[in-house]
Amino acid sequence: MSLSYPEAVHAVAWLIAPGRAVSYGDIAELLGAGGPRQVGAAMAGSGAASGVPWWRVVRADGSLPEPLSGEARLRWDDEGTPVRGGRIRLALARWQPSDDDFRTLDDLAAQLGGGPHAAPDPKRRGGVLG
DNA sequence: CTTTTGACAGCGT
DNA sequence: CACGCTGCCAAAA
Repeated sequence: MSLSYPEAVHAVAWLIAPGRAVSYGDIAELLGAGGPRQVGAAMAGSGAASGVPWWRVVRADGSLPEPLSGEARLRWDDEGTPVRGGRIRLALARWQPSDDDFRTLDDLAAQLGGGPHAAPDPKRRGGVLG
């Protein structure tokens, strides 16, 4: 069973420790697939569902869109996340995956179209050997 | 197949 | 430090 991109992104969000945060781009990089936009799109899908800690996934500058910034501040304050001027100080709050977390991240990446059964890529845009 | 859109990122002003 | 513009990636129309 291959994991959908949004599911993988949500899974990563769950790994982030309270009081910490990562940028959209970071997740894309850790996941080794897609980009910031895809992560954002995935998060938008999760929304209030599943109780995904969306406030721990912010922009590269440590901020969030208007509609979310309000509630996000409450969460950050509650978790003691380093905040300044309404945005997280990623320099201090950047989540650092443990060795164990890396295993999970690796697994998630593997399940993204690279699993044992390797689902047929719908588009295969120039891989290592286009 | 081209155009538009989106919880983005980087860089110059 | 706040804005504005351009670049990227994938999905939807």
